[in-house]
Amino acid sequence: MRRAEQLAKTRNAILTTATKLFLEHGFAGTSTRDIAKQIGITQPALYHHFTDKEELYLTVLTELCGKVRQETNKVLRKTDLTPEERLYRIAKVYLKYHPLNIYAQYQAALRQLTPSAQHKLNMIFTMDYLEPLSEYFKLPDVKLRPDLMPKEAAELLIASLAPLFGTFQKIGGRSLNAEQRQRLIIDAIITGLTDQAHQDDRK
Amino acid sequence: MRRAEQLAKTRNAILTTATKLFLEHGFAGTSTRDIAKQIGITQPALYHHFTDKEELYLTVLTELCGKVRQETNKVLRKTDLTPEERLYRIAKVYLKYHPLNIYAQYQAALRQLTPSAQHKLNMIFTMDYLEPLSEYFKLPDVKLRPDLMPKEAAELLIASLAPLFGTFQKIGGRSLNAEQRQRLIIDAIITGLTDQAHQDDRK
DNA sequence: ATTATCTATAGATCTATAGATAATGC
DNA sequence: ATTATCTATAGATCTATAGATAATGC
Repeated sequence: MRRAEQLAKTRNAILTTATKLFLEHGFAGTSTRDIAKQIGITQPALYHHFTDKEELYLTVLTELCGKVRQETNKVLRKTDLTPEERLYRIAKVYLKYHPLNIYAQYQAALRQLTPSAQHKLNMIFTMDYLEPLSEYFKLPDVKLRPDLMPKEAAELLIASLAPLFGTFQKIGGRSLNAEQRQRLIIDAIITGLTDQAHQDDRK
Repeated sequence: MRRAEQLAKTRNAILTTATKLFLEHGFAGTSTRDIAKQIGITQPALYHHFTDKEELYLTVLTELCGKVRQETNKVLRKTDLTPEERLYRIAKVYLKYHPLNIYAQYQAALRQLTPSAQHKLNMIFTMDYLEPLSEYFKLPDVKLRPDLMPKEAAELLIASLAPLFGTFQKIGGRSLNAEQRQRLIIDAIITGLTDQAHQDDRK
């Protein structure tokens, strides 16, 4: 095999495996040994491709979240879809790339990184998640409640998506398939947990 | 000092410090050394009081979450308050005991514990958080949307409370004090992110 | 000659145990 | 005699570096 080829191949293998492991077990929960072992190289060989564990982590997240942002933006541009439908599709993008709660992962990682890496992670989170979702809430046919800013609504939305990834309470568990479950959760986030019809009765 | 006295005093010191550190840095992020150091005993001395790190962690959470449950239940029993007001008070209880996102902490810890401890942690979370909040959604004057079960709504609510603990987007940052911020977040969760008045216009 | 990967290992951790010690308490 | 705590340390980690080795590539 040619050298450039070999280099690229190993680097890709590292990124693929690291992505899987970091998403599953977080930054601290994944060791450089674990990653190396799974792809059949020695642990120090990693350091030929990345200067340290943090750089590897940030590279993984940059690539992954970049893809998420692109797909999210693609959905946002589909003006033929209703706003609700667009949100469902965005949630689907998240589910496709994250095995578990993005927001929790982000918060946990923050506390395990050096300040410089924290700052980069914050940038990634803002650019790839908060920004696109803010755009959603700025759409003319999405009527955001007037006491929330788009970015604030975006953060609330991302936090609330947690049960999508979890397995604890299978929301709507009885008879819903994944698609219906997803729609139910999103609807509960955007229109609320309470029953509007009855709430109106009370007034 | 008497022996029983000494024992209790040290044990309490361990629990107090462990509570603080575990809540701040999580299970894996807190070492038995850190705990011992802060209270001025040696690390092995901890093992005189607790059989292992997991037992200490579960003891800490059992005590803490028990208090949370009691205070939550006390709020639920205040039938003179409106449902909304009761939720605000419950959120306040959570804020009083947790420096950061309960739900994220719970999810992170789950992946770092042995199966037996995972099971106990699940019990604690169910009993002290999901159960009381489910009771809330069963109250006659809380009109839960009919497609959600009370326990499901409880999990969604807890997940959505994340921005209460975070500092990322200071929700309503411009001019709100902590109390108003809290009310805004809860209102957004129970009545939704969208502006109901305008939504109705569209129909 | 360059470089992708290896072996070996330094230097920090961390949890948990063994056995000593010094005080309390019968 | 009992026990709360100590010192010492075993045995597992983990990240990262130094230097060797065996291929590719000029």
